[in-house]
Amino acid sequence: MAVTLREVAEKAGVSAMTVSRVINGAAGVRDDTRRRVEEVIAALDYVPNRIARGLLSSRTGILGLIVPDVVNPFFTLVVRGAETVARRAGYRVLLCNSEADLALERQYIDDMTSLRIEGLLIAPVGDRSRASLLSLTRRAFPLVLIDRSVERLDCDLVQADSAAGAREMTEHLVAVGHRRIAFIKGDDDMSTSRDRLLGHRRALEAAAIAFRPELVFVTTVDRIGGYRAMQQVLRIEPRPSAVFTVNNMTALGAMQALREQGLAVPADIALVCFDDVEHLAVLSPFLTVMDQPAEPFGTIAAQLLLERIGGQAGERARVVSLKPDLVVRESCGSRPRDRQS
Amino acid sequence: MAVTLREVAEKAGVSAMTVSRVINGAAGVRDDTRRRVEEVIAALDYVPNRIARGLLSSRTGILGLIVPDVVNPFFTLVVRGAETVARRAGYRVLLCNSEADLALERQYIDDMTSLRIEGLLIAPVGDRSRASLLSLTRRAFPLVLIDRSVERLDCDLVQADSAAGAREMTEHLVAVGHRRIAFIKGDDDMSTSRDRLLGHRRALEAAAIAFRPELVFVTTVDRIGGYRAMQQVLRIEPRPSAVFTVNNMTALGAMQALREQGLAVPADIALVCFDDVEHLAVLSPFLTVMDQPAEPFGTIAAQLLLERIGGQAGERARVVSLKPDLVVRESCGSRPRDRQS
DNA sequence: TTGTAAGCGTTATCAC
DNA sequence: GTGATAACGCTTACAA
Repeated sequence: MAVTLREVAEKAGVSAMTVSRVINGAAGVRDDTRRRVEEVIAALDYVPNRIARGLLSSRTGILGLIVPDVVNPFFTLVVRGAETVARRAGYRVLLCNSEADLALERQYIDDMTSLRIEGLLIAPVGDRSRASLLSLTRRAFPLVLIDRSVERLDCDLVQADSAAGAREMTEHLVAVGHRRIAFIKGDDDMSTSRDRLLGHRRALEAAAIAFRPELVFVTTVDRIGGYRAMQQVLRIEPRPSAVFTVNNMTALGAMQALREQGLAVPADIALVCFDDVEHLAVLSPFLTVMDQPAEPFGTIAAQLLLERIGGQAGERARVVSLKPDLVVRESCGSRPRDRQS
Repeated sequence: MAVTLREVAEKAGVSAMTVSRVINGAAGVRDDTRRRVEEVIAALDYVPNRIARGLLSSRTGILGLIVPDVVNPFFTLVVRGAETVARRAGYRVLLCNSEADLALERQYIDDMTSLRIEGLLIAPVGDRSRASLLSLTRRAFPLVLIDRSVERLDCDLVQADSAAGAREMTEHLVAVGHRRIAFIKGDDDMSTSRDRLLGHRRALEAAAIAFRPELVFVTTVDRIGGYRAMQQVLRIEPRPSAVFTVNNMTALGAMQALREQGLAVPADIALVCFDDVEHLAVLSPFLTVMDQPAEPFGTIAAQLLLERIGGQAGERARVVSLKPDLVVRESCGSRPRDRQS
């Protein structure tokens, strides 16, 4: 098997402790002893066993990160942000994909706990993730929620101001002339879906437009969900002039449905969403979006987590609310030449 | 701290071994004893410590996965594929982002070894990754290369047939009338860059078009690299009628440069690349690409790795070559109405 | 400056 | 069926 500390010690003619001191850079080793040990380490290609170390110190140097969908560019950027900060602090990231599945998420949380990760970053499936997370918060396990809050779970959280963002988006749609707006969202179990609908309603209210429940479509917040919801939208009469989807993946699915029906955006119907679609904006700056600063979600969350692990955080839960940015492009139909067609 | 097996044992009035048997579903425990232990486990919210288990059995249940860039949709899909297969087999995936940095990659490999992962999936930075990987292959550590081979490193590999794919793409460009084609690629240290240039050259040769070294541009295979390389392309006279980039990210950067110069694709210049850009195809089916089956890269690699871990693999290295698919859309200028403008 | 002893949480082995 | 003991590779506390 792999070389152990004790083998190094033997070969160098010292005790295990001395080798341990050398690899940890501890003081109290004579220079020539240290040098000799280092030579043996190099010669044997010795790598200390973190597992063993973690058993003793429960410092494994691993953080957990659970997201519902790595392929969603929003979460991909979150991952990159978190990983960068973690690495700088000497931590590695164990990434898992819950696939928006509660049971899977729970299993991952258990797995990670059993691997003795030092802290967990998670974009939870929804409010029902509470049960799994409660077992962590109860024993003050370092935990930071990303993107979505969990009802009655008091812990650190990095999110966007969804209500304000959605309100601004709807205000924009209204400003460019839309009055009949469909809203495609996820289950109410998800804070983002709740909050964004709320913002949407507030904007309608402020514009004295009656809120119509039949224009709200609940689906899974992925591409297939957006696709199906859009098919439903197209079945109602009269057809809405605009559709607002709760995230980027739903918008892509919606777009696909529209394309299949031969409908043009925004000529036939306008389409806007929360989240930008990384890479898409470069090739085809077309979709009007409420852009969330995805990478900062990851970096800030990781920072909060590291502070908590380091005991510099205090007992109170900290909530960071990031402001999303309205990016007006073409799909909302705000450009007169598109709207008049 | 966390609840231990021994605490469960005490509370249940049995020995540690009995608890161990229960959590491992081993035979030889009376039903009522088992039930009693299970109750205590549930009551105390006990989660076994995999770290401790791993110390003994060196079975940590973790696979490592190192990619140069999680944000690249190709690798994101690889990640999802690998993770899915790993999970089904009861493994978790430790994901790291080497950022195409050799030193970082080496550090991650060391870290992972020291965490006693059971196997490693890696899309290596390049041939120079050999030194780090050799220390693994020497001790027959389960290892599968993804996407890129490493010179003189004999181990399992899942890759695309880059040469054939590039050749087909260039043949297509030639077929639709291009004769002056720029090629944007990464360093020769990367097998994909080497192989794709090779295929490109073969196609030119077959078409009796002279290969011009001054039309080959070497850069980093990311967006900024593509952006810079395209700026160089635009400086040469006469301007190539088509540009072939070695991957999706470079194509996006190239596109950005073209946009800034006010050049239209394909009217002013054609642009094609290796790899599709997930999500982009839905919203804007525009880029003509040599699509690689990204998710299968991950699933197949994970399967190979699991076989190796399970000792079902034999000594010989296995090489899986996946066939890429030409997807003709608009950017190659193959549609007459675009070419004649 | 260096070494000894004990133990982290689990499991393999062998008794009972 | 169940339990005692030792061991995995390392570090903490203390002794030399």
